[in-house]
Amino acid sequence: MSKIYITTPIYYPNADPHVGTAYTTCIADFLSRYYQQRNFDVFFMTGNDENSIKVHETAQKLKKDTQKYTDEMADIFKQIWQKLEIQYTKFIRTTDKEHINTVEYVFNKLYQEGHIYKSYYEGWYCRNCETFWTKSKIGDNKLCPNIECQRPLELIKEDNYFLRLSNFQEKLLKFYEENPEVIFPPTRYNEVISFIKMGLQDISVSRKSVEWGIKIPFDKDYVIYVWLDALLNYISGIGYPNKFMHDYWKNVHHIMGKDIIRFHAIIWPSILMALNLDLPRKLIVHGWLTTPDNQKISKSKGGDIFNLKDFVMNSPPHLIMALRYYLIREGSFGEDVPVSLERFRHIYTSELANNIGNLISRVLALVQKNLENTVQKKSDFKFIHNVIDKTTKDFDNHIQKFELSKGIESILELANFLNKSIEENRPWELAKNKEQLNNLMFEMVYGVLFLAKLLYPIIPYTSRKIIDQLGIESLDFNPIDLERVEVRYREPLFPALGSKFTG
RNA sequence: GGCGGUAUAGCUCAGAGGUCAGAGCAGGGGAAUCAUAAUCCCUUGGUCCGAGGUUCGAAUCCUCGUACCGCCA
Repeated sequence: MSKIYITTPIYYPNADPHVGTAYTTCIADFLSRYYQQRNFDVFFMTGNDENSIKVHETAQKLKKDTQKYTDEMADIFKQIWQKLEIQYTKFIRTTDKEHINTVEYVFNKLYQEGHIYKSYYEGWYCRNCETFWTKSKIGDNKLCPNIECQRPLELIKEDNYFLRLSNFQEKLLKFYEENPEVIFPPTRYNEVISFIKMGLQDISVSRKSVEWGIKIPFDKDYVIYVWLDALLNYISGIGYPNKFMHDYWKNVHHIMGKDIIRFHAIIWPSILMALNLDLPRKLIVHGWLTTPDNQKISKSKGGDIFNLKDFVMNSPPHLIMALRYYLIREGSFGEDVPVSLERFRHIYTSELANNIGNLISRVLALVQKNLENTVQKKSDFKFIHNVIDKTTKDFDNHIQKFELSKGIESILELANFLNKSIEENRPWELAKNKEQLNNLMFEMVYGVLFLAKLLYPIIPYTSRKIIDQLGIESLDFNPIDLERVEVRYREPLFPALGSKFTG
């Protein structure tokens, strides 16, 4: 069986996850379920990046023990992911013993093999962003260039450990030029290439006198730079070095937002080369969720559905599925995605309630009322096969190219087709011709079941709800084998929103 | 400032030399009553950013300009 390894970045638990975090994670879960459905053996990992000063400082502000605080936050993240039906194989935490062992092992190895060296360093550092900034970025006021931060920078003067990135410049360039498909979308690929061509400088991979994080095993005055630590989760999580699951690693798909592409496309592959490991198969880079006036979304902007924790903890499953659907469906994947309550309402009403939900409702009602709840497979089985075949191909083609929105549109076309077929065949006039009605409705039910299959990676709860109404136990069913389907009950999948979410 | 990208209907976008420029949504008109008043059919909208050029022929190729966007540890 083909294997695939799908990762999200690991998140700083210094605040509750917000909708941007959910976006990345829902995309990853979508791909994970999509590949599972196509018989891949999927390892899907997400988790938390706990060895950050920010996390430590947040814990101190709350007068909590840091480890205990990260435990609590991990629980909150897991609860929220559970509500969103994020079905990870493993939830990694960088305070896990196995992860720490891997980080120490790697640091030792890279040092011993000369990829890491100690040297004097002087530069401007933002404690909040845990980022070193170059002079070219910093104005006279010495504030953090990150627009969301703008805190005063510190001038750091100390001996530090450095990773010899400069060594990997040529190999990295060669790798990307030979494998341009590794980075999606292509605009990000171009940026990475031009960045490498400008020349890579060695980077600091340690911090002195920090009280939280993984210490350098042979020099306990230093803590390993949180980004190096964090990136290593991708291999520590699948057993590196002692129980390393190579088969997954060979087909790793890293999913991330555009703000952290450099870590994943430059630093991370360099480390992997230093460790003689395969380079990532795919770096899938998405844009940001933005407000309609193009601001990056945050907790204070966007309104109630974008207040992730409140929304997810207080909403019924169909609304949580609607959020998944909306995030995966909206915009052009890879670009920034403008989101708003108004658009959410619109998508919910026209696509989920009126198109898909109502279609299923009318199909089931016709079977309930005119065929005593049951449709039988008959010999003449005509129009639905071609359509389903085409829909599946279109969907696959789009998803392979990460055209998620177009993929969903091809599912909507199937629903449109079924709606149209009902109008054209007027089953309500066939009540007396049971056989003809049965044949028509069997094909309709067949189409509905296919919709459930196609929708599964996007809105799994809804898919289960559809097949449950039709008395089918598992989404693994093979539609070809169906001889008889019985409608057990009928319930709206996406009831009208009424006055909810009017912003 | 350097490199790259984008500009097409009210909105989001497709079209990458060749029949009158397309889709979805929004807008307008109609039909139907199985359904969550959901659905289905028909339909109004374009100096294809501007100016030059190449060509029998340009939204599409070239040059210049303008406006936005991305990247530059």
